[in-house]
Amino acid sequence: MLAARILVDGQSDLVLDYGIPPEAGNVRPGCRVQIPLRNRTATGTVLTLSEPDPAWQDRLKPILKLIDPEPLISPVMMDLAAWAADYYSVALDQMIRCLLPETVRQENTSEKIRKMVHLEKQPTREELDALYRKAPRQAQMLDYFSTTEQKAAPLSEFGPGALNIARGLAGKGFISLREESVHRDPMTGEQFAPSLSMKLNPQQEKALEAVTAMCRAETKRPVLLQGVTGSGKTEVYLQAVSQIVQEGKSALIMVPEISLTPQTVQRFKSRFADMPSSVAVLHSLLSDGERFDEWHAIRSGKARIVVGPRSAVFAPLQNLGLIIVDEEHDASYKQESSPRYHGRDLAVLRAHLEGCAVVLGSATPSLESIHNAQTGKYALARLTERADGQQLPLIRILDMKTEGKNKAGPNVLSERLRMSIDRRLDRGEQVILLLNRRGFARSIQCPDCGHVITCMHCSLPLTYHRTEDRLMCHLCGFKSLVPRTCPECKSASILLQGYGTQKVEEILRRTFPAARITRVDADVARRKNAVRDILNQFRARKIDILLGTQMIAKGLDFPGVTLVGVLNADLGLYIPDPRAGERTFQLLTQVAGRAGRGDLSGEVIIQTFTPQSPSLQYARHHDTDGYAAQELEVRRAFDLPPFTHIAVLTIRSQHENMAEFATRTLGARLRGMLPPDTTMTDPMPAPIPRAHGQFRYQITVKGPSARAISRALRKLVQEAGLGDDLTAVIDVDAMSFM
DNA sequence: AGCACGCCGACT
DNA sequence: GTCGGCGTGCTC
Repeated sequence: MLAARILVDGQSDLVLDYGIPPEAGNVRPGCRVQIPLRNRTATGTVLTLSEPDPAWQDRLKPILKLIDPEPLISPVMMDLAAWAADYYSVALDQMIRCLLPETVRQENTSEKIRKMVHLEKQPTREELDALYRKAPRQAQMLDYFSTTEQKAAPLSEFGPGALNIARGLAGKGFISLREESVHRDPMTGEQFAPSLSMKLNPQQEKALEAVTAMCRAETKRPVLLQGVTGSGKTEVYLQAVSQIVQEGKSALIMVPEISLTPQTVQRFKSRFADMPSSVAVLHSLLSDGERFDEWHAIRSGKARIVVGPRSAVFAPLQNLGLIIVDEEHDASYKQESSPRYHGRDLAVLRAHLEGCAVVLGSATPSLESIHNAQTGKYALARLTERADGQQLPLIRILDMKTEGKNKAGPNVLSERLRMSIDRRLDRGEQVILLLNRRGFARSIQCPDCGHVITCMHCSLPLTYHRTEDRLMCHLCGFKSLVPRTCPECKSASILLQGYGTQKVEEILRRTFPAARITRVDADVARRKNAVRDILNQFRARKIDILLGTQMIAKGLDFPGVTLVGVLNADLGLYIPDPRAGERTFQLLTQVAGRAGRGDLSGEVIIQTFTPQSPSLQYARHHDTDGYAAQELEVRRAFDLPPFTHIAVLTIRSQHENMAEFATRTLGARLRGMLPPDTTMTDPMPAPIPRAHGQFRYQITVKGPSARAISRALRKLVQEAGLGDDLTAVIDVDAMSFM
């Protein structure tokens, strides 16, 4: 006798087994059911049908009633959830919570009903005049329809007391009062000017054909669409989606960040202006009502194009024909809290399960995707020309070891960059200054020769740990003393380096007192809409210099910007993360794409202590293939992704000794549990050893099978049965090592 | 002894 | 989340 494992609705995290009586009907995973809970009834979602726990099997209460005869979650999506739960080591119910938002499951949010006034009979001039004498307010309401030429309007338009007026008119047969559900549209009030398909250049044509062919192919492969910035990838997406929609299928478009959804929605709504309600948005900042309406519009098939960030991969689209993952290399696709899934990877899996095509688009694809294209797992389509025929901007690299040697204080702004900024400001052009500041982990760099102390086994920069006064490698556990002098040039001034945006802002204000300078960083971003407002001001040319972190580099174009300065390319380069170089290359290439759009030619200036770094040199030559080739060599040599998978186990506790002890104990047991070819570090403090009042220790595991590592870690944590004061976090395919 | 209140753990 | 059990402490 099978039992149904059910996720009970509500703020609790209950998962309980129930019996399935024959009268309940076809109870399947993904169905919602009514169940008894204690002395009440509750609702829940069926996770699985399985053998019940023997301790409970004689005491199971029966399901009372099946709520939806058709599962609210399709079998394919249940499979996706089960796969993700196993791969990322999270409970299935956590994944289900992602698929079925709370508001949709609980249904205490529901359709919003609005009273509408519909015009039934156009009054004649005489009727209207008569009415104006007898019942002027009724006449006014009726007149509204002749002046606006509308057939219907919400009752609320007519102000207080309108209900009785409308009832009067309804009695005379001029109008009818109806209750209609209104769609709470996250984009209400926005205007969408229709846009027409643009003529594709031969490269775009070929890319579109590759996508269309894959949509029809019997056995499908993901298509990697590698197109330089400004090559018109979006137009290819729009036309591919258009074809899919014409065939009666639906499409999902994923973007890296919520902040990028409005502009993408805008483009799709404009292209599909004849059916604007077919485009829906799904993301975590929607109100409950908006989420409810968008979700049901998508599931019912009213909306067949969905735009959203990583969580949109769970959109309940039916008959899916195409998934597009834009800027597929972007690290934002990896969720940094539980469940720690990768939106792009789940998109590829969903496409496989749905039997539909998937396009991964980027100017600077991830090395994972490039590797997959090289091995034939993915098909490759390329766009090498800019659609506007513009030249790529000139990139200059300044060696900070020699620039501004004889300047006092921290060397933030070189003389040459200062002069360039001055020139641009004189001409009334705009400047973006980028402070490449990722994390707080401290690596050690020599200010005289630029040498960075790296691990001899992994090539990663070593991280300084103050508590032990040692340098450590977070990938293999190697430890070393902090050198007094630079091993390369023997300089004694080797030190920790780093400065923040506020410091830079202060220096800029002193250097350019007449310029309008605005800073955008994590502090500013916490205020709602602050970033959007600042970017709008910048676009309107009310700001001369925009200073910020990577967040201003993404997907935005400002025609007035002719100079982009990167103040400290090294800070993003020498962090203990195997993808640091890749990210820096991607960032610089994206940034270069920002400079000099429109009719002004652009310039990029990069300040660095290590001008010879491949990430900088290949970016300077706009050579993505060259960079990928050399970086893949390094990854292969040091056994790093994409040739291996990395998972991180982090243990947190209020008490440092508990965290350390637990991690040591777990580490000792883990050694015997790992599959062959899999290696692990000794327990060590996390790069940020203390956060939110908790001490953090971690173990990094590396091996050929992510799933095998994940299962071993999960078993380890489950068997250990950690107490209340210890938290274990498993991060499979970790993208951040903080 | 009898009753109010509040915390804590179970809910299949 | 929500309910009820049980312990504490106060009053009759």
